[in-house]
Amino acid sequence: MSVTDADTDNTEAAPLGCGPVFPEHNYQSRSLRKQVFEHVRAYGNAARIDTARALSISAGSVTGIAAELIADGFLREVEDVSRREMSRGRPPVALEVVADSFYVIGINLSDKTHSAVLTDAIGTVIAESKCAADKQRGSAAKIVADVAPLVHDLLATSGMTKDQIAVMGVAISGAVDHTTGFVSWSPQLAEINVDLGKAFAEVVDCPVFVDNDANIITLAELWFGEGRAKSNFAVVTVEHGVGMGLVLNNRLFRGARGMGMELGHTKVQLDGALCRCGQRGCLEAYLADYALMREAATALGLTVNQTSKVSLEVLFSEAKQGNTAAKAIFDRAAKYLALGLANIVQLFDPAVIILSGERMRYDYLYADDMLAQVHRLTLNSGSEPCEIATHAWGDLIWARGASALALSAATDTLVGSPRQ
Amino acid sequence: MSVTDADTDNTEAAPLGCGPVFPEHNYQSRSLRKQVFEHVRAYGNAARIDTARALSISAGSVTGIAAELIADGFLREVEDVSRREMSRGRPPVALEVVADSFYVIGINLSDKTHSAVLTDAIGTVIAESKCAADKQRGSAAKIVADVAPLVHDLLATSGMTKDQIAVMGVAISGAVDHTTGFVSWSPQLAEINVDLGKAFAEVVDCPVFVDNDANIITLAELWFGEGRAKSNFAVVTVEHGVGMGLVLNNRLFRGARGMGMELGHTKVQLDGALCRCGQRGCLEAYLADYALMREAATALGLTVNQTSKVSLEVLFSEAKQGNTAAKAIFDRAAKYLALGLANIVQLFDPAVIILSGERMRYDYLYADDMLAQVHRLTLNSGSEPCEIATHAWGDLIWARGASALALSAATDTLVGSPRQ
DNA sequence: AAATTAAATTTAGCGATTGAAGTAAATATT
DNA sequence: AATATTTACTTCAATCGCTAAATTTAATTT
Repeated sequence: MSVTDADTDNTEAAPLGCGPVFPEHNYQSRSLRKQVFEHVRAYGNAARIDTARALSISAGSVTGIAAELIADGFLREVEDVSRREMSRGRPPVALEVVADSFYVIGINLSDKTHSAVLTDAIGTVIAESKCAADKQRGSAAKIVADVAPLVHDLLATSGMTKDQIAVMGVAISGAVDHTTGFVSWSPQLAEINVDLGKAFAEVVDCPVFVDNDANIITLAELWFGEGRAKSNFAVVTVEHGVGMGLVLNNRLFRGARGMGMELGHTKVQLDGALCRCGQRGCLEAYLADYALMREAATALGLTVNQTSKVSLEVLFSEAKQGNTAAKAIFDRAAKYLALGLANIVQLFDPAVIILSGERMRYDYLYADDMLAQVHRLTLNSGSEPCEIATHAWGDLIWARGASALALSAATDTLVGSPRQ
Repeated sequence: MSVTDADTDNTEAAPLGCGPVFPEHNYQSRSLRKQVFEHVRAYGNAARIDTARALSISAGSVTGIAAELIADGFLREVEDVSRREMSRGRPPVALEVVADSFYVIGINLSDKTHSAVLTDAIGTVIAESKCAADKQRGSAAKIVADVAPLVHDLLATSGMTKDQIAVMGVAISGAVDHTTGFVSWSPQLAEINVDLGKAFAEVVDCPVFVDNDANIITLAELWFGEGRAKSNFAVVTVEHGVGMGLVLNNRLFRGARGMGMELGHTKVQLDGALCRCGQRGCLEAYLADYALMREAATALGLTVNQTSKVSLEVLFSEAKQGNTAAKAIFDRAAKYLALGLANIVQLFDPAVIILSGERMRYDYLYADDMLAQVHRLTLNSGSEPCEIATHAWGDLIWARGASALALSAATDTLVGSPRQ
C-alpha cells in the first residue's frame, strides 16, 4: 500500500521539489532551457553538473542556460546546500527555483464548495479561500461572480496584485476541452458549450486554463503526490462518480479525442445496476455515492432526502459497527472496484494505481481485502504486480491540481523561451 | 462500418503509399531526413514544396535533404506525375521512395502455419512462403529450423541474396520484450525466457526484431490498413485469445511496462465463465475459440477432439441454418464483445476500433446488431460515436505486420542518419 | 606550499536549419 | 514572338543551439 521502489519505472523515490520527474532520456524536444528549469524544480535544488549529467547535456550548456535563467530571475544559487559528502575539488553550487518569480491561482468548482489557492512558482500554497457553492446548476456568469471574491480574497491575504498572477487554472467536472477552455457539458453548469476560460479571464488579467476534475487530480498526483517519480500511473477517484486519469511517459494522457477515461461508465456487468447515465452495468452504478445511498435507504430505512454526505457517514459507521446489510453494500462496492482496477491493470499495466480524492476514508472500499481481490483478478505476467496506493488528500487537492495546470502553462510561456 | 472522415483526427482519407500518416505538427524530434523520407513514403509521392509545407520546414532544407536521399538511393524524382491542376509557374517535381532501395522479411509464427513475406522498401510483397507448424510447443531451435527454409524460399523466389535483406521482423504470441527480442513466455515455445531475436539472427545476417501478435497486427493496420490516416485507434483481434493493440499519436503504444493491453483478460463478469488463465469472467472466456467450442460440444453433441477450426466452422454453419443453440452461443459472445468494445471506447475514445484478423467472417460476432449494442453501451459525449470497422485480412496479415516492424527499424537505421 | 581533484566558465567550432536571393520552367498577356 | 507573371527549386550566407576541450576557480590532500 506504500510506495515500493521496485518497478521498471524511475526507480528512485520522488526527489524534493515538485513537478513531474523525467527519466534521464526524454526524447521530447523540450528546449534545454525548459528542461534545466524543470529539472531544478523537480529536485528542489540541483547543481549545474548534476543537471548536466541528468539531462545528458554538456556542462557548458548548463552554465549558459543557468546564467540566463538567473538573469531572468527564475533561478538562483543556493548558499548553504549540505554538501553530499565532503570530497575534494571545487564544491558544486546548487541552483533552486526562485519561489516568488511568479505566482498562479488554481480554482476548483464543485457542487458543494468552490475553492481557490494561490501558489508560488514551486507550488507552495500562499493563500487559500473557499465559498459555498450553489446546489443547483448555475450559469457560467453566476459561478464566475461567485468565485471572483475568492480571487480577491487570495490577493488580499497574500498582499498581491492581479498582475503578479501569471496563469489561472480551473477544475470543473464534465466534458472540457482543455485546449480551448470550452466546457461542452458539466453537471455544475446550466448552459452547454460555455467558453469558461474566457469567462474567467475577465476576473484576472492572465491566461486561464480549464480541465476536468479527473485530469486535475491526476495532475495533482503528478506534481505534488505519489506519482511524481513514476513515468506511468493511473489515478482513480470515487466520489459522485468514478473518475480516472492516466499518466503515460510522464505526461497526462487526455484520451484520444479529448474525452475518454470514463472509467465510471465502463461496464462491469451485462444488464447490471442502473446508472445515472441511463445505462445498466456501469462501474459507477455500484460504487458512486448515489449507488451506495440508494441501497442504504433500502437496507437501513433511511430517506434519500438526507444529504448524501450525512447518510454515507451513517452507512459507514453502521457497517463499522457490524450491521450486516450496511457491510454488504460496501462489500459489493469493493468487489466491483477491485474488478475495475484489475481491468485497468490488465489494459495499461501501470506502475501504480493511486486511489485518490477526499473519500478515501471509507476503508471498506480500500481495505487489504479489496487489494487482494485486484491481484487475484489480474494475470501475473512475470513482473511485479501493480502497486495500489491510497491517498486521502484534503479538499484542497482539486484546487492544487488546478494550480499545477496553471504552473505547467506558466512554465511554458514564461520559462520556455528566453526573455519572455 | 466504413471509414467516415469526420473525426477530430487527421480528417483526410489515407493518402497513397504506406506507413503512418503524421499530422503536420509532430513535435517528436525525428531528424528532418527521416521526416522527409517518411512523408514521401506515406503519401506515395510528394513534391519538395509540398513536403516542406507539410512538415513546416524551409524549402531549402527539403532540397538539401532530398538531394542527399537521392544520392543515397532512397528517393528518386518521378517523371510523369499527373499534375494537380495545370497552373502557371514551374511545375513541382514529385519524389518517391525507391522501392528496391532495401528489402525486409516479415515472419509470423503460429500454432498452425508459419508464414513469411519478403517486401520492398514501400511494403510491396515480393515473395511469400508458408509451412505447417507443429501443433505442440516446440523449442526455439526447432522453430528456427522450421522457418529457415521459408527464408531461403523467399530469397530463391525473389532472386535475392541474404545481404540484400536489411531487417527481419518476427511475430509471435506471448510475452515479448520488443526492445531485446526476448520472449519470456509464448504458447508456441517449450522454453521460457528465450532470446528469439538472437536465434533468428543466425538465419539471416541482419538485425531481427520480435514483437507479439497483438502489436504486430496493429502495426499492420497502421502501415497498410484502415489506421494509416488515424492518429488514435484501437485494434481488436478475436482468435485463440482476444488481443488488443493501441495507437496513440501515430505510434504503437506498447503498454506502460511492456506488458499490458490484455483485453482478453479484462473482466466482464464477476465470477463468470472460466478462462484458460484460471480466472473467471475474462472476456476471452466468452469469445475465444475454445470458449465457443466448449459450448458447441455441449450444444451440438460434438466432441472437442475435432480440431478447433473444423468444429467452429460447423458451429457457424449450424447457427446460420437456424440452429437455436448454436446461434445462442454466438449471440452471447457478441454481447460480451460489444461490452468489451464499449469499455475501450469509454476508456480511450479512439477515432476507430478496427476488428482485425483472419476470423472476421463469423459475422454473428460482427453484425450490425453487435455494433448497435456497442453504441448503446457507450456514453454519447457530444462528439461523433466511435467508428467500428471490421477488417478481414488474409492469413498473411501477421507476416506483413512483422514486415512493417522490420520496415520501421530499417528506416531508422538506413535512412535515419546520412551515409549509413 | 604544492599537488590533486572536481565544478564552473569560456571559447572555438560544428551541424542543422532558415531566409533571402537567384535560377528554372511553366503559363498568361501583349 | 516577346515579355510578364507565377511557382518550384537551388544556392548560400547567417544564425542558433549545442558540444568538446581548454581554462579558471575553489576546494581537499599531501
